[in-house]
Amino acid sequence: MERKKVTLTRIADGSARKASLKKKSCGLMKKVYELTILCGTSASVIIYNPDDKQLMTWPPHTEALKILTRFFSMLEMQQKKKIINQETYLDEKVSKTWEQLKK
Amino acid sequence: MERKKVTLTRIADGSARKASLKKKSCGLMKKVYELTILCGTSASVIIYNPDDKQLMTWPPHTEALKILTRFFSMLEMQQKKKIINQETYLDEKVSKTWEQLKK
DNA sequence: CACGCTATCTTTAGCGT
DNA sequence: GACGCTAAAGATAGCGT
Repeated sequence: MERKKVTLTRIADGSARKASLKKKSCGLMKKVYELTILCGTSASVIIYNPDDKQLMTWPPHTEALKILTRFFSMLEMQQKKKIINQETYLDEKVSKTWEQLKK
Repeated sequence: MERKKVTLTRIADGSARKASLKKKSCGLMKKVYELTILCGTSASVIIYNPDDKQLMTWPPHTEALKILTRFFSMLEMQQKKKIINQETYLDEKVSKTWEQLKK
């Protein structure tokens, strides 16, 4: 038998979970990198694994810090200016996805 | 004709680029969400599109801020303690991917 | 436990509406 | 331009080594 159909629940077996994380992380980083090039955006991902207290970032640490610092203040500003409700189209799209996924 | 084979260069046409970003963003967010559940990790993505000054986050704004705040201080601490060179396995993997991709 | 392979599942480019 | 469809391209679970 090859592959199950994806059951969206935490993988029970510890090492299987870690193996999956490794593969998926790389895939994710690659995807983000490609998005950056193809669509001319600036992007960053952060993944924290509580199992072994491991922190992974894209781009690698130093770069990520620079990008995140900028984004962080932008996010905070948006928060402070209370213009969050004025979310624009794309972001709404994402929120919708989020709502759907919660179900 | 259906699909080209992916040329890793910025999509020239503006609206095609935006359309691509929209689709890919949603896919990315979904993937991150699934990683979160399947591997029991905490994760966040941020994408900034200079074209229309749009900032997208996963999870949506407020949640992302919380996660980022935590991650941010962790990253800073790592930086200050200068233990960055002691990157652990998974992170090295990511760095390797980064190096490969730069080529 | 890490790595490579590949059948299978998932994402998405290109179109039509 | 947003949306839905569908087949090609891409990611990856399960195994073997």
